[in-house]
Amino acid sequence: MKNRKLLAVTLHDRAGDLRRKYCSIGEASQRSGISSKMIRHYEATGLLPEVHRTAANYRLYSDADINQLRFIKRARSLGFSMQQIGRLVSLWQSTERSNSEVRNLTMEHVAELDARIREMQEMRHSLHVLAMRCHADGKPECPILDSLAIDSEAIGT
Amino acid sequence: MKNRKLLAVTLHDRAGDLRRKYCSIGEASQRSGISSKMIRHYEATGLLPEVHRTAANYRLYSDADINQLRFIKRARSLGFSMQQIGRLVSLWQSTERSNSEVRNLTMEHVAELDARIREMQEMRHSLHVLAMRCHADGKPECPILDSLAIDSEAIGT
DNA sequence: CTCAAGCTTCCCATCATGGGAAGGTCAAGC
DNA sequence: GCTTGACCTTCCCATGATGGGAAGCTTGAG
Repeated sequence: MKNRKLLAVTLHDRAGDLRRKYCSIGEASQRSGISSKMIRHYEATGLLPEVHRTAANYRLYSDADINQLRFIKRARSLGFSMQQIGRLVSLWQSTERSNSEVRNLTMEHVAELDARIREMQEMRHSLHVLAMRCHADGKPECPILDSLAIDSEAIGT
Repeated sequence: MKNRKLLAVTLHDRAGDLRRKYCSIGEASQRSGISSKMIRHYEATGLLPEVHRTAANYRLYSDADINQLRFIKRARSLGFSMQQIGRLVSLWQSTERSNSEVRNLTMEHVAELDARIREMQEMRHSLHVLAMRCHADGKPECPILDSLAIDSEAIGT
């Protein structure tokens, strides 16, 4: 077994009734792709429920907990903020949820992305134009710096 | 005069030799578009030199200082990091600078922007596809949540 | 002289993430 | 049975750019 040294395996070996039901934070981290640090952090901020603990105060994660971590991981990789993910999780776990609400949340996020993308594209464009004007011949003359400095004196008085 | 209450004007009235030469941080903020908070912060982090002070320890900004603030402001609005702006400022103030260096710095920033834009566009695309699959009819069935939750059980064992 | 506006420094918060310390727990190997 | 080292616990601090706010001093106008 490759994972011999993982606490989770240890737990399995020791407590029969926990076997295949709970795992340590280390294994939860491996299975979800979220660092132990962040798993604890999510719990502290209420994004995850307080999970079970061993007698020695070690956290224990069920498969359902792992699923929730994976859910969070995927939402995160789509760029949702933790605040939005909190809303997504509670919609996910609600039986009387409305898909419209989820879609609104999603479109809100899409709009934020659009705004940021546009802003960055504008920056990119301006920078590219400036860079193309630069001879890059090692001399001090520099249209990029000139552009950052222009108006300084003109407007400055 | 509209700016009557600005400390700078006061300074002008009081000390003839400072007239039209130095202004307060409040006026520097107005003239540069950077908040007083951030001006102090830039000084603390070494991006700005330590400016002159009045006998009462108030900061005094020369036109050259204002120009530097405006330079920073423009670089910031092009998305350069403060660290990059530090490099830009010192290139700007160096007489034996090389425009190649400035261009490399710029292209480095463009590459960062490109990477982030691409990442966000991918997110945007995935989200849009998901949202388009959603009926948004107020029912609980939700392809968006399903997508965030899929594999959870499949991969999970 | 008083009052409000403006200045000073210092501390704290954001957001998501992680580093690291100090100390407890566990199972494996001797 | 004891040591060892991996793993866990909590707590504090850092990032980067920005801002909020407190406590206290300075300034000039009324």
